[in-house]
Amino acid sequence: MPIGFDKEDMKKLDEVVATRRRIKQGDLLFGNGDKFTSLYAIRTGFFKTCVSTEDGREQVTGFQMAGEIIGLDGIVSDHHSCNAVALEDADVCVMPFAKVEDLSREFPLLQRHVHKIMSREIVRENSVMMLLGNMRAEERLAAFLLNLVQRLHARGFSQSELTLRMSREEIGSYLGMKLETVSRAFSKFSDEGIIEVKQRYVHILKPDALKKIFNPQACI
Amino acid sequence: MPIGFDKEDMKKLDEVVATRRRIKQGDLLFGNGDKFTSLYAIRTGFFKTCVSTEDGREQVTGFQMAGEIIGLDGIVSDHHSCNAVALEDADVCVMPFAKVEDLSREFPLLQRHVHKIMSREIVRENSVMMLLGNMRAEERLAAFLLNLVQRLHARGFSQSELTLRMSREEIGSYLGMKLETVSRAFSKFSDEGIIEVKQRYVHILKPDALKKIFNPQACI
DNA sequence: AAACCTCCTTGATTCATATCAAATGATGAC
DNA sequence: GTCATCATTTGATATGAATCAAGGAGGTTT
Repeated sequence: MPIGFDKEDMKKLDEVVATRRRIKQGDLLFGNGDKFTSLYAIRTGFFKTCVSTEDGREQVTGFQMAGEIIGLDGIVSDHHSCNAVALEDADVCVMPFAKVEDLSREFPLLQRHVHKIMSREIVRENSVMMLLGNMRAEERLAAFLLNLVQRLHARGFSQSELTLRMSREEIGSYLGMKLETVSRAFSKFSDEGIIEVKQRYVHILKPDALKKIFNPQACI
Repeated sequence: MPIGFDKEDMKKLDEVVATRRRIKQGDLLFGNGDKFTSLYAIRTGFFKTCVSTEDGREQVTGFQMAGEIIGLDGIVSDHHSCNAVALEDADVCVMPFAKVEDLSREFPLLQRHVHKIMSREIVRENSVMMLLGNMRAEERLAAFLLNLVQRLHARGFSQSELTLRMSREEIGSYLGMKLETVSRAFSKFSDEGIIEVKQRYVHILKPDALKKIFNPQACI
């Protein structure tokens, strides 16, 4: 939540995040077609969101961690158009969207905050489109790892070590490649001494090398 | 603009769309790095938005036509993160975002409208991610043509004929494929009698065949 | 009309990734 | 502890799209 509110304001704002919900690993927070009522702020845990075609193909559209908001897809049609699945036991704040809108009208700072969250998601998706449309397998994985570790670091975790919460297949689905290709790219980075991998544990030994793979030009 | 306002309201709302701007074909409405001040409602004309990497790769992130809103990418950081290029002479309403926010607080219907526009963009990008991550060249082109003609039809144009405003290269950039592949897919559809193509003129002869290519399951 | 340019089409070849297949490693149930 | 299951790695091969290359269509300039 944004800063710049007095005590009285905070009381009102707290109301919107009053309800909690626990989601077990593997369970849905919401699913495609569900009625949209609320946005969810992740307190703890890790989610993936994904869309699927009628013939069963699945596309992971994002991975979300503590502090991030999910559910924005539901606003436009009053129904969710993707699934949000907990990749580990999670705890979310349920924020009824009607309340969010009411308070947004009262508090310009909150209004601005909500707009920024939606715009951030649009910009993120733009860069995923760049990944999927223009980059090769290793570039995608490098970008993915750098993004993950940067977000974790912003939350007080290490900037070089991480434990993946998702499978190779889920990474592949997000990055538009098959799980075998993901695995091979991990192995290649490992062989080159850029990272150390042991199943879902990843240690980034040479962040600059990863950055160079992701964006050769910016690192001359 | 949404319905449900009286005359007095409309006067205020008109204010926000008072300023017009003309953009010549090939010119930028806004560019990456530009200060964000306004959203733009397209009155006439056709735009592409695209992001680019430092090494010069470009990804078209969308094509926008009359009635659609561009500029949402700028909200999060106060600066635009993509280029908006007019693909034909265009005419837009400049809507200063500060005004949009002010009026949104006053008019819940407008507020809801703005939220829906942003959510719609998020959902659209989700389905582009599905296209890029999971579909093959011909499926992508079929989906693209169906989407374009559907949007044009909603604006009173034919549901079977259209004139493309963008080059094969731009289509390819949007769909994550090379211009030659786009051209071959057009030729294949043409050979199969599904469409008639002559340069940028496209006539959809068998919309159902296109739908079947895009989504085989839904058409059994 | 000729020359030029951009965009598009088509063919031949190459390459990155998908697919198929098998083995290995981790995890949980009994 | 053993078995069963699932995730991951690795190798061999197939394939869709990229790349390289040449030619053609349409529009514009001279």
